[in-house]
Amino acid sequence: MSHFGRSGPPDIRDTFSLLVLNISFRTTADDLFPLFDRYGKVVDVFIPRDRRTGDSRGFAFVRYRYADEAQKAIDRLDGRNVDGRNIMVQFAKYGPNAEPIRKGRVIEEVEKSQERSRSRSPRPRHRDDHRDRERRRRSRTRSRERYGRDRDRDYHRHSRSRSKSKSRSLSPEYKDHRSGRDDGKQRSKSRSKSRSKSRSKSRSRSRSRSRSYHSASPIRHSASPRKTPTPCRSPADNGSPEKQTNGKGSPPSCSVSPSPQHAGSRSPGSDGKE
DNA sequence: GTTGAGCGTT
Repeated sequence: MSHFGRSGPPDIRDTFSLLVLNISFRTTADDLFPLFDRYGKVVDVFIPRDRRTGDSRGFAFVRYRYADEAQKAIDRLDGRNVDGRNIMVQFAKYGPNAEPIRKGRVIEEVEKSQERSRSRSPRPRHRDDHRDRERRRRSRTRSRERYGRDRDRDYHRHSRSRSKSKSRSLSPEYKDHRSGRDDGKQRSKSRSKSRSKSRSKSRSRSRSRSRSYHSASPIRHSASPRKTPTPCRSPADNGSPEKQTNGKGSPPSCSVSPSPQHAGSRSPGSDGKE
C-alpha cells in the first residue's frame, strides 16, 4: 500500500528511498508528501503501520526519483519539525530499492548524512525496551507473519527449529488473540462506533502482553505463590469462593474430598433447598 | 487521549 493507492511499490527501478524517523504517530503520508515533494520528484511515500492496530509505527519511507534530490531533501528536512516532532531523514538501507544506493556513489552521501544526523541529533542509546521486549516476543510468537524485522538474521540462524515450535505455540496464541480482539471490537462497537478505536487497541495490546507474559513464563508456572492454593479450588468456586472459604475457613481442608462429604454427611432433604 | 527505537507495503 502506498500513498498513491496502488498495490505495492510503484516502481523501484531507480528510486531512492529515504527513511524518515521520529515522525509523529499522527503524521500521514499526505503530510509528508508536500514536504518532500518540494525538494524533488517524490515517487512514493509509505508509512509502515502496525498490522493489528493499523497505526503508524513512527517512521516513513519517501521515495525519490533522483538521488541528488533525495540528498537535498535530507539536507533540508533532516531535523525539521514536523507535526510537533523533529524528524530525521536519511537514506534507507534495508529497503527493496536499497540496491541503487549501494551500486551508486550515494553510499558516500549515506554515510555523510548519517554522520551529520548523528552529530545533530545525539540521542542517547538508552533502550529501555519495554517495547523491545514486546517486539522480540511478538516476532517469536507471530513468526508466521513475515513482519519480523529480524527475519534476515534469525531466518539464517534457526529458521528450522523455530518453524517447528511455531506451529504448536501459535495455535493457542492465535486463538486467544482472535477472541480477545473480537471481544474488544464488539465492546467498542457497543459503546461508540468511532472513538474507541485507540482504546480497544491499547487494551488489546495490554491483554496480549499479559497473556503472553503468562504463557511465556514457565518459571512462574511452578514457582508462582498463588498457583499453590488454587489447585484446591474448583473452577465452579470462582463464582463465590468467599462463602465457602470464609465459612469453612481452612484452605488445608482441600485435602479432604468435599464432594462425597457434601452429599453424604449432609441431609439430602433439608439441605437440598439451600 | 497514551508510546518513541527503528528500516517498508497488496
